[in-house]
Amino acid sequence: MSRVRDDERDISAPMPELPEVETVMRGLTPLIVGHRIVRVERRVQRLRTPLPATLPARLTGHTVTRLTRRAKYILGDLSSGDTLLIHLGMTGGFFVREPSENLFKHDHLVLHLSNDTRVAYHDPRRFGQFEVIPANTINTYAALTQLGPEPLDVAFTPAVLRAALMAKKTSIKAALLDQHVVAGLGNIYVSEALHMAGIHPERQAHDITVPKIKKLHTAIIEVLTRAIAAGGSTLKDYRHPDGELGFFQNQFLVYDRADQACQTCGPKTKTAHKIVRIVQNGRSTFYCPRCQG
DNA sequence: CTTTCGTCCTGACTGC
DNA sequence: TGCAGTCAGGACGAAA
Repeated sequence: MSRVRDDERDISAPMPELPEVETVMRGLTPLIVGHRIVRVERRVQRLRTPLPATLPARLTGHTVTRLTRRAKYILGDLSSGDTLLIHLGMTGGFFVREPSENLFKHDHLVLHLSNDTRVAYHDPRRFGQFEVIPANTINTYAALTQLGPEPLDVAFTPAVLRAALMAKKTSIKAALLDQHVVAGLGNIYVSEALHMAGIHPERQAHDITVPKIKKLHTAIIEVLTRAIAAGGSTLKDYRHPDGELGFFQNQFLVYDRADQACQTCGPKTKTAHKIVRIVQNGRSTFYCPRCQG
């Protein structure tokens, strides 16, 4: 009896943010770097953006020589000089498909490599993106040039963060989701960082005091660093590129914990405050009214 | 110019 | 039990 191939469950909302993208990039590296691409299967017309018709031709016969990450983008240096740009959207991931097994329903792009392996890009919600950026033009690619600083780069300082926040006329939540302010944060880690810094998500970005900005700067770096160390925080069965199941239950302090007791102030007090969920700009925000009053 | 909103997509969940 | 409706969210183009 053949296994069911097209009903992978619980790939809901893994929402790869910077740490998850970093983890996918690291896991993908040994799978594809140095192995010539001998064939490319383009199985759908488009993801969030059209899957370039030229993609197979631009990849076939070439080799990814290095993978790096910028914000939530994975960048692959190709032996042709071009750059492969990948965004995982909300549910994108890579999986090795054994020669004997059938592809999955949402395996939208399959790379056949010179070592006789095949790596599939799997993305149920099709919010991902693939582009091939011509040689020597990567530095002018708009989606990359407009990004704010990498939060784990030394260039990301409290002063840089403050300057960006002072110019914003939005809530601090919305400001941190803006990739121009700082690159790589998404809905989960914004809530987490604001909690760690003790900042109410509805406070105006330009009203945050310098001490709080310093705490926020530290919190952003800390939460991302921890998540990368943990292999990318995971929701449900978010998977690594080699197909291994994600290994941690979510260990977030506030995200998706509405009505649950706050882990931060709860142990310190007798009356446990509950995490609150609000909607800002159409996106969920979670916070503790006491810690982030 | 800046900010907000609608859109893309599928599967899990809710309620009748 | 079935099924229609709702929700989730990154990035971007359109609208405000």
